Amino acid sequence: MSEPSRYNFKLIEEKWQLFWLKNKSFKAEIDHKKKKFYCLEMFPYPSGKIHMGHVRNYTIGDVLARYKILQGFNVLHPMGWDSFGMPAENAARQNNLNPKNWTENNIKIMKTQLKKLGLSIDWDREISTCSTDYYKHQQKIFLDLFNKGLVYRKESYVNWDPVDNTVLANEQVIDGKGWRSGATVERKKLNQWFFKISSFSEELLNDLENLEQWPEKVKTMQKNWIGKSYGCEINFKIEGSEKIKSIKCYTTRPDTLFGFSFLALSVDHPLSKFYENDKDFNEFKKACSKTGTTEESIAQAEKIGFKTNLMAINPLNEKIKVPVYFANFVLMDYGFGAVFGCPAHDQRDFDFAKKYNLEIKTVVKPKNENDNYIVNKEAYSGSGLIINSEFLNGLSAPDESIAETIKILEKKKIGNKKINYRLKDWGISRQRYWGCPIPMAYDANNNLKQIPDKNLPVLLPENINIQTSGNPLDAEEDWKNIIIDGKKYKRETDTLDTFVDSSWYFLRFCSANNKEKSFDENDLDYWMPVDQYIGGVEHAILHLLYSRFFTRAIRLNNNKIKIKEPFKGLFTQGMVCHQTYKDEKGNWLSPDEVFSDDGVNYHSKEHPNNIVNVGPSESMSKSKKNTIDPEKMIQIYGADAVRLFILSDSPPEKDIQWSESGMSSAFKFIQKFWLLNDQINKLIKKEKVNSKKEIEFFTNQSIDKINFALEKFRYNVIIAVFHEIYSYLKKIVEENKNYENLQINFEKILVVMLPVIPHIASECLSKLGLKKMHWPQVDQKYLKSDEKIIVIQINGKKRNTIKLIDEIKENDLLEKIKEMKLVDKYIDNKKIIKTIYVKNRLINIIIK
RNA sequence: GGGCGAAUGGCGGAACUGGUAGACGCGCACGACUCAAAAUCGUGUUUCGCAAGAAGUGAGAGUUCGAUUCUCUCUUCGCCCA
Repeated sequence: MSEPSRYNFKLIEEKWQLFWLKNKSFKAEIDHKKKKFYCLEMFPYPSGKIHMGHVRNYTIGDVLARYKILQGFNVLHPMGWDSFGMPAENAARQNNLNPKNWTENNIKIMKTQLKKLGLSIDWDREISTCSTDYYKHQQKIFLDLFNKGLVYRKESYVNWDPVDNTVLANEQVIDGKGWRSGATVERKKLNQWFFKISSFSEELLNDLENLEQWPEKVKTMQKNWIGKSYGCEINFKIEGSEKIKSIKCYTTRPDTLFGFSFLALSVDHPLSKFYENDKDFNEFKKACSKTGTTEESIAQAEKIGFKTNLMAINPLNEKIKVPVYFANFVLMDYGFGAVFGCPAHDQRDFDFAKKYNLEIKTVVKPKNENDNYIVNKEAYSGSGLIINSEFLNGLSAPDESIAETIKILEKKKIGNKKINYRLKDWGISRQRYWGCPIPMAYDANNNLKQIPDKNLPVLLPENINIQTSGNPLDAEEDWKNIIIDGKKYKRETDTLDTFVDSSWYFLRFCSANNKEKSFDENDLDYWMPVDQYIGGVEHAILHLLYSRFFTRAIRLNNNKIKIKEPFKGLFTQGMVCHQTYKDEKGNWLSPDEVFSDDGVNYHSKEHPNNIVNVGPSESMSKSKKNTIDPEKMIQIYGADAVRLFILSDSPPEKDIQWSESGMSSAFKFIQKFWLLNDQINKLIKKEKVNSKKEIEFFTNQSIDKINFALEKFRYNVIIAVFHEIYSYLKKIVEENKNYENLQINFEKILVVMLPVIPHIASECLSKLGLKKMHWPQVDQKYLKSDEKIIVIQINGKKRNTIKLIDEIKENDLLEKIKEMKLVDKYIDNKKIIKTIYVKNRLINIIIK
């Protein structure tokens, strides 16, 4: 007898990848006779190499796509590249390269790597957002939205690096300093482009309810982000100036109006113009500009104010007059850029009042305190009862008191109920080179001009000087200065935020090869919405909200587009983690640089006598050097083993710990399974013997478990079932009999294994001569075995079990138990009060 | 500070609508093969106990014949927002 060949994953994985490529096995085409399934994973940024996060994301998606294919769905499973963005520009600057070449080269590498994973991708629909083929359509969409009134320009603050002369993204500002120059970042006002996402606030909020296949967590996050609040606008009368008679404020807590002790304005409030010539005010304004632009940095910064000579009058009691300040914690974007300060019940107001010695008047007390309750150490923002507030006293705060106060204010014509949203318009201007050019221009008088259709697309200039300070496009005079219809214009040099690129790519995939149109409505009608979208939870807010906005914006005035929500189902997967290592000096070490003999103490390979400190397991990142290279793993263990492992150890929505032992165990499983397949192949060539019913039970129950796990994304349970399958089949092989039903059941098993480990499963199936595959039906009659094991509980505790073949009535069962003396010692001398019988499953005997 | 979620052996994790807690994997122990080791295979592995048995799903209560699952309080951790 010849030795069974060791499984050569390199040969076989390559063979099947080539087979799928040649046969265009995953090409998606509209077929109205078939039900469609659109499976999409968040497309990657081409940073250079794929990482384990990608492997996990795309494996999860691939299992689903292949499962749906086998179920007979017409599956669209595309892939593309989110290829505009800063890393390319930074890399180009550092190494004096061309961002385009850098990006395209990375795409080439990563595509090869992804293909080695054996994904069921329709590569004919590959898109790349930095290619003209993609962004030319985006420019048209931009103009379409512009003409629908959803795009506008306004002055807005940016993080400005005064040394590099450039705008910084929030994440490039570290401790208030520019990440590269180290210069203190300033707030600078620039004219910028915005999408009017706020006009969809209500719709984006309400429609969350219909997203039944989205995680609640993500819906809550979006809900909080949109931040709908019921509040009140109040007009405060002002004394102390000829020109200023009143100031309008927005508040969510009008019920605390009796605790009002100052009124605060944003430095950008229109009234600031009256202080333009005030030296102290300008100095104050400068100090404010040192605070960052994020809500968080404003919250954490020291509260400072500039006192005006104005006094604001409390509308509920005109005898009370309080000072008006400009303050750094008031944002012009929120409400009207003016708030009334109630220090006792708002921490920011409290800090401010402490600093400027303003009155802190308690007007809400917790329910269990008496009326003498006084706020002193920190603001109290909880619920309770209104006190010290004349006619509002005794109202329960916040719900009743707010509603009642608004009624009173409306009656007195002082204020109005108003709904406010936290969601602000989406600033899409980036002062960057490597992005989609905005198809706009300005004439000599700075009037806006749309680039006409015939002059589209606006191409990014290719050979530019990337080493300039600021936006390289500003320096490209040849590109910037244009003539349209004989008239001179200057191009807009801002490019679009890369979130714009990813806000409609799922539409483009439906018509990826349409040269004329961004997308064809008929294609959308068939493929959209995305049935299952899979990606990291870090995109739970912005990317998903922007995509939801875009879908609505595009369908506005276009009744051919029927879908409103782009993603019917959403799944957010957890991160891939690994232990971290540091040497004695505190430098990070990669897993390759350390070794351990006992699994507890680690040493550096370079200096074996040095102890390595093992840190907690954290998500893989280059900066902590705790990454594992997927390509290397595929090379050592093969794609099937890597896929198997990345799914096996944790449920997909949770973080997974990378472990070398887990990885090698997955590899061993593939090897063992290959030998088993060999043995079964030999077995089924032997003379047949009668079918074994137990095999039917086992197969159907296993497939049922896998079906359940697939539907619920419990992919780790699928792998557990694979191991059970292995152990069972191993026993069958040992029996050494070719049961008549062995082959057919083995085929079914191979088919359900195929989505996870497609290469080896395809190979095994082809050895059995199976070409057409479909997902096996579960036969219900094999789900429950003939033999029933009934649990006997005494007072709710399991004490024994009893095997039965036929169904039995409760009384007969009880008699039988007594006869068999299964639980004699428990029942002995005691009275049976009652019994609970769950048919065919369990009997609970209550004794006393 | 607010919102959401989680907590099960040495570790990762199973347990469908309340009904046999610990599937499956890792690790560990013992055994087989071997001159030996690795690899492989087999057996065992919640805790206490020689055993019979008892306890047991972060802590405490409640509902129930019966709770990992439902309700309340608390502790710890994670994520998001601030």
